[in-house]
Formats: sequence, C-alpha cells, structure tokens
Amino acid sequence: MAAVTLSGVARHAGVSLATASRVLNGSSRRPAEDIAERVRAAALELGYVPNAQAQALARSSTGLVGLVVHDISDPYFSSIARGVQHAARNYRRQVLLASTDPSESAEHDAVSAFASHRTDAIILAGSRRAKPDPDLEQELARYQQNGGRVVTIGGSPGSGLTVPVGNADGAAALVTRLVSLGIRRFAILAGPPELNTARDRVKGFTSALEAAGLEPAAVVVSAFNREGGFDAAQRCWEELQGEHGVCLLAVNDVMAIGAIAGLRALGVSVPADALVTGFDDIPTLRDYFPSLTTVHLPLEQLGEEAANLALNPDQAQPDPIPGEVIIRESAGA
Amino acid sequence: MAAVTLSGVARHAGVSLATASRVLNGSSRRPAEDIAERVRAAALELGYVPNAQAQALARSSTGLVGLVVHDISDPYFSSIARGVQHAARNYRRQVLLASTDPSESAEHDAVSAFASHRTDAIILAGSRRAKPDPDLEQELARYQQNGGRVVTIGGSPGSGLTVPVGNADGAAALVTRLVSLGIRRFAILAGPPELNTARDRVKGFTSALEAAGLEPAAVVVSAFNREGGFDAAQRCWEELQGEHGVCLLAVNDVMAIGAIAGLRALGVSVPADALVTGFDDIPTLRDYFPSLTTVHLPLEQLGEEAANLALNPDQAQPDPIPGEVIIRESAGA
DNA sequence: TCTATATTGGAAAGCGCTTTCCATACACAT
DNA sequence: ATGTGTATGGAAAGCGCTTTCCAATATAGA
Repeated sequence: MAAVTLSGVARHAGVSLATASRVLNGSSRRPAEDIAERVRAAALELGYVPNAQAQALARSSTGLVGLVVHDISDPYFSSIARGVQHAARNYRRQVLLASTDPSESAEHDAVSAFASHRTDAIILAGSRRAKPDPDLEQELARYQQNGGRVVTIGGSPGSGLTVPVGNADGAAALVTRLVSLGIRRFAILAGPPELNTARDRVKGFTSALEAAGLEPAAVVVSAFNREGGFDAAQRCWEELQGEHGVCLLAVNDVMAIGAIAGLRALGVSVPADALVTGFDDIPTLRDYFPSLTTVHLPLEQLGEEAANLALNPDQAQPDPIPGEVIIRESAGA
Repeated sequence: MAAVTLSGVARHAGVSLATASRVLNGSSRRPAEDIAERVRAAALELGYVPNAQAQALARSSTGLVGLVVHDISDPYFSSIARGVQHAARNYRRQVLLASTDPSESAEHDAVSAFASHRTDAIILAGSRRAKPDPDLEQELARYQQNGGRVVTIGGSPGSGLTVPVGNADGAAALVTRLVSLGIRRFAILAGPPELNTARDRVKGFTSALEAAGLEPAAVVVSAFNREGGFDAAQRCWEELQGEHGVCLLAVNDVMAIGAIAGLRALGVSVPADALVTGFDDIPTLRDYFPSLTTVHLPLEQLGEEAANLALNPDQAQPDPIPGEVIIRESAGA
C-alpha cells in the first residue's frame, strides 16, 4: 500500500510538511489562499489520499466506532446496524462490525480487537448477558478507562451508557392488551435466560399475567432464533397436549415465525388452532401471513440513538424507547 | 485514549523495545524463553493492548477489509455480510462496513474512506452499476494501484476479481422450469436497469422466454426493494387489465414479497389469481406464506468466497456460483 | 588457544501524519 | 528610526510500533 504521502505533496507544491497538513487536513491555522491553492492542486494532481492510520496515531483519535452484534443476518441486528451506520455517517465515522454468532469467546475477541484498533466507541447491541463474562467486563472496563465510550442497547438505565428499551413494559402491554381481547390461556416461548433482552421480555409477560390473575400454561426455553421458535412451539404443543386456542408468546419475531412454522408442521394452523405473537416488528416480516401480532420497536432508531450516545459526549441518555403493541391476525385480530 | 504502550511494557520488564515487540507481536526472531516470559508477565500485569494503528503504520498493513453494501438491513446484503464476517475472522481481519443506501455519492465516499483507512481489500457487494461512476472507477483504480484488492460480488468474470453469480442462468432456468410446468404468460418486475444484478436477471428471463417462443406480457421497471415490488405489481396488474394466471417474475425475493402484498391490496390472491416468483431465497422468508418460488443463492457462501478472494492472494477466482430453482406454492407448485 | 560463525539483545531509523515552538516578516504606533 | 504586536511558514519532536543493523556474547571448528 505504498501511496502518495503528504510530504510528497508538500515537496511537489514547494511548501513544508506543516503547511501541507494545515491546508489539506484542517487545522486552526489557515495558510494564505495562494499557497493553499498550490497545495490543493498538488494533492489533486498526485492523487493524495490521507493515511487515516497515521492521522489516528498523531491525533490519537481514529474516527472508528465498533459495533458488536450477535448475528448480522438476523434482521433485528441488521436494522440496528443500519441505524448505527446512518448516524455514524453524520459524524463522519466509520463502522467496524463484529458479528459474534457462533463461539462464546467471539464477543470478547471482538471487543479486544476494537480496543486494539482504538475505536472511539463501542456499541454492544443486545449482547449484554445476565451473568457477565468477567474477562469481557474487565476488557470493557479497561477500554473505558482509556477514554473509550461503551454503549449498550437495551441495558438497564443504571448500567453505564445505554439506550434503554422498554422490553418489559412492551411485553406487559402486549399481554394486557391480549387479555382485554378475551384471551386467557398463554404459554411463553422464552429465549435463553442468560440473554437480558429475552429475560426482560419474559419478565414483562409474567408480571402482566400475574396482574391479570393468570399463570402461564407453559414456559419453554430455547434458542433466540427461528429454529429455537420452531422447537419451542412443538415442545410447547406437546406439553399442552394439543389444547386449542392457547396464545404462544414468543420473545421475538423471528422465533414467532419459527413457532408458526413448527406448528404448521404439526398440522396446527395459526390463528385457527393456536395464537402466536412476536416482538420487534421486523420490517421484512411485515407482509408475513398470517400477519404477526407483535410489539413494534423502532430498531433503526435504536441504532441511531446508540451511535449518538457513543459519538456525541453532550448527548443525554435517552428515555426508555417504548414498544408499541400491534395486534394483527396471528393473535387477537 | 492514552493507554499502556509497548515501551512501558519493555521498561517494566527491563528489556528493550525491540525485544518486547518480538515477544508480544510475533516476529521471525524469538527471544529466549525466560526473557519472553518476563515480557509477557509485564504485559499482562499492565494490561497492554497493542495499538493496531501504530502497527498498521509500521507494517504498512492494517488487517482491515472494507465491505460496501447498498442496505445492510436488506436480508440479501446482511446474509452476504455474515459470510464476509465469518471468513474475515479466519484471517483475523476486521470488517469495516459501509451501507450506502440513500445518497448517490455514498458509494464513492465509502470507497475513499476505506482507501484512507488503508483497508487491505474492498468488497463491493452487488453495487456495481452498468454505467459506472467515473469518479468511483478512478478511486478504485488508484486503490488497486496502491496494492489494494478489489472484489465484486456478481460482476462478470472478466472484470477484475469477482465472485461470479449465475444470475442470468438462474433466471433462465427458473423460466424454463415454469414453462415446463405449463405456465405460458409471464410479466417481468424488473429492478432499476442500471443495476447489474437486476439487469442480468432480466436478461435471463427474456432469453429463456424467447427460447420458449414466448414474449413477456409486460416489463415493469421499479425500485429494487419491497416498495418497488409493491408498486410494480400493481402497475403490472393494471397494465394486464386483470388477466388471470399470469406469472410475475420479480428480480429478487424482497420485491416478490412486495408484489404479493401489492396484489393482495388489490384483492388479488397468489397463487389463485396470479403467480409470483422471487430470486435469492432469503432465509428469513423461507417460512413465508404462500411459500415463494425462487432461485436459491448461497448468499453467505458468496460473502465467504468474496472474503477469501480479497484476503488470500493465492485464491483462484471461483467458478460462477449457480442458482438453484426452487418451486414452491407462489408459482407452479 | 584462537579464529570463524551463529545467536541474541538493543539502538535507532523509519512508517505518515499533527502540532508545538521558533524565526521571520510585516503592520502599526511612537 | 525604534519598538511592539501579530500574522505566517518551517523545523522538529513525537504518536506507538516494526525492523534493520550493530555489537556483544556464545558455540563450534581446527
């Protein structure tokens, strides 16, 4: 990657390195216009491209923001990523992406790679776990100590910088609404309990059920993806011995889709034989049939808020982003 | 971002900078084990994190690979991104992501930002246009001249490094198969003609139709997304004055979904009144109803191949990745 | 024992920038 | 003519690392 350097440009323009730097890469001092013009012409002619690494080293700021997601191909995360990307552009920052899916240690690896690359901030999307990996925590603590900003999406408002998401409230609101529509029997398709997002939503479900004087007919734990929903729904159906009209509360849309598919594979149709709800209101699934009853979350906005929080020190921590209950055909409509 | 530096570690361990570097960050020379141990202990104790920027500057290689997509929230691109991410991890590379959606110049901006960050390679996913932006071309040319590798996904096998995708062949195979199933009337929901991917697929459709002695009943141009499909289907339906049993060939799955929604909004049901096909076989849409007749593309694999091509100089350019026709309910099943 | 040859740690020169500090030049007031 | 204050370009130090080159020591050969 040998390329035209600033000193090459300076020489070509017959000025010093310092002057060239001041002209091309912004500074409080602005050289005289005729000189500046000469430098710009030289840069253009030689095809100068500033070396961001060298700038980062000299300025000790990289203009990079790291984004950690579980699975970038999951529409939940990719929507968030879009928001982050969008906001980052406004700050003229580049996004370093890590999709940590398979391995347990990948999250830690990603954070330490980001620390190594001296990203100005790190955004953790929904990856915060209930029992935190101590290595990860230490890595993050050190990162913050060195001036890096860490923002989580969906953390509790107390724990450092976070874009709080009304997971519990949204889940509760959904149940309350369904109850008001006359539904009485519920089962919960819970994600892995160590995932905060999943846990908060389950908490919302159960507390609202309790408030309505109800108890979940079943709580099935499973993976946080389509296959998890598929399995969970089938196991749940078995556990309920084919009881009709039960509403399966999945902790996200992708699981809900899986659940509907799992039921269909058993010859159970939604919403005729069973009801299913999701959470997130993934755009790609808007046209799904039967249309999904869910809790709408402005995912892209979550990403944007996270990026704002990460990149703008003056940004106040936002109020919890509320979810909006959306009743569609898969339950209650 | 003041942090522990290598020279701090060296001092703490009582060795020179050179030795510390050799121990911690790999080199052809391996210092004696007792010394190495001392250095490692010092690094651990102080919490040393190597500065990737400084390393990049000294080594003139950043360990970064840039990925340019149109819209990271589009499942087509996010699946590819997942593949790229996955492969990059094997090479211990980090992925710099740019989602260029709205503005025209964003693609150019992204490439020049990547050039500035001295990414070792740039992967352009489906962004190659028929009438190339001369600025972009120049930027890419310069980048390559400086030793950067550029890989496109779905380019023609001639044009530089590319992971060729059998867009035309897949499209043709789909039509041929549908014809063999007895379908005779087709309309094409084409994407924007300047997009190579869209154009190649349309070409495949028309050539197969021609080979079967047929002509498209309509060709409707529109955006490459859900809304584009929605509009296109409605306009198409109008143009065909409600003719029944026509098969609408959308150039991708997301448009197909939009098309089905558009038709449904007109009270037209698929596959009873009209047929619709997609392209890509997006995983998130596998459970869609009616299930989508489409051409399966191993999207994640495309991303992986692209990353291999970008990061491994010995990697031979792969053969075109073929699409596999999948007949489901939305047409022909 | 003495020279020829590896082996090993360290000093120092960059990598491409930013930024502080200095020297010069110029404007103006005295 | 002298002094003061203010622009402005350039020299050079330094950001944190890698790597070449050197010197010193250890090993082998005769």
